Formats: sequence, structure tokens, C-alpha cells
Amino acid sequence: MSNSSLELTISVPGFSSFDHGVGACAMRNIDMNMVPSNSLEDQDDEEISGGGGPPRKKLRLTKEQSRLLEESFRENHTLNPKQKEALAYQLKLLPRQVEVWFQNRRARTKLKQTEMECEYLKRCFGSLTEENRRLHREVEQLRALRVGPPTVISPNTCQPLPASTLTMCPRCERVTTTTTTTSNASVKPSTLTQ
DNA sequence: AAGACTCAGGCCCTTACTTCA
DNA sequence: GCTGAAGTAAGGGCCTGAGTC
Repeated sequence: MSNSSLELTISVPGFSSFDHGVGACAMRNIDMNMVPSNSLEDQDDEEISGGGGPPRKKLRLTKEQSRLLEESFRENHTLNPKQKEALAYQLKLLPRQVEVWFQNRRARTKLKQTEMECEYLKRCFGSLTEENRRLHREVEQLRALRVGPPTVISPNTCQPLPASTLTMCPRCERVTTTTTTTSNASVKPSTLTQ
């Protein structure tokens, strides 16, 4: 970014548009859709600036303009009014056009970032699904290895509990006791045997 | 000090146009 | 040459923070 143009600009609060003829805007006579003559490609810009504009004609930025805008965007994703004015002057564009370009550029950046995050989450989902499948298989294999119902020793009587009082916790898939008559019978991992 | 109002700037959604396959 | 998709400049609405009264 050249700061020499900064010295030429006057920031006038409240005059964000071009048609006031004050400050830096007075130095330029820029048409809305004027494309500098050094454009490298598509130059069918007759009647672009025609005043009786029925449908709006779309401006295409030149490669050089795009390059400078990108360069500026790399330094700052937002511009203050002075920077905007200076850049607009340098590019022979309106401050509004620079502003719009930055707005759209920020939106594109955000969109790209969102797409990347989406891809990342998809990959995460895929690997987690695979891990989940693997763990389920492992659980099935471990279940298949069981020879009989687990024997649980009551902490009170030190006698084996009847198998009918045992249930499988659906959440953690651990064996618990149902509270029937022996209400204070709890299962400690150490007392659970296969 | 608090609330109403205004204004500028940003974001989002959309439209209109261009380019390209 | 026609067409649909993708890219993008620009319009308009809404929100928010700062300044003023």
C-alpha cells in the first residue's frame, strides 16, 4: 500500500459517497463503471457510463485492480475510511466500490473457511463412525467370550447373588443389581467375576 | 445518568451480469 | 449458438456501536 496517496486524501465524515464534490472526491472524475484503459481483457465498455441506465451494467475489475485489492486485503481485512479513500484513489475506483469489494471478499473468505470446516467435520464424523463400529465389534467379541452369567458377591452376606437380580446397564453396559429384597446390594467392579 | 435518536459501517441475502465448460 | 453452473459486483435490509441531545 502506498502511503503517498494518503497525504492527498481528506477524510470527510458523513461523506462516504462520491457525488458531493468535496475532499478527495473532487480531485477525481470517476464514472461508476469506468474501466482504466490498461485493462488486459474484455473491453466492451462503451455505453457503460451512460446516464440513462436501464439495466445495470456490471463492472469487471482489471487484473491489476484485483491484484492490488488482494494485496491490501492480505494486510487488512477491513479498511478505515482513509485507507478506503486512498485505495480507491490509487485504483481509480469509488470508495464505495472498494468497500463492496472488501465486503464480498470477507464473505468469500468466510464461505471458504466454512467449507473447510465442514470438510474437516465430515472427516471427523467418518473416522468416529469407523471407531464406533470397531468398538461395537470389540464389544460383541467380548460378549461372545463370556462363558456364563457373572457371579456377584453380596457385600453384606458375602454369598453369591442370584442371577435374576442382575441387569445390564444399557448406558455403560456394566452389570448392576436390581433392587428387590436385598436393597443394599451394590456391585463393585472388584466383586464382579466372570 | 439514562433513554431516544441518528449515522456509519458491517454482515447477510439476493439480484443481475459475466464467464466458462 | 444455447444452456446451466459458477463467480462476482452491487443493492437493500437489518444490526450494532458511537456520538449527540
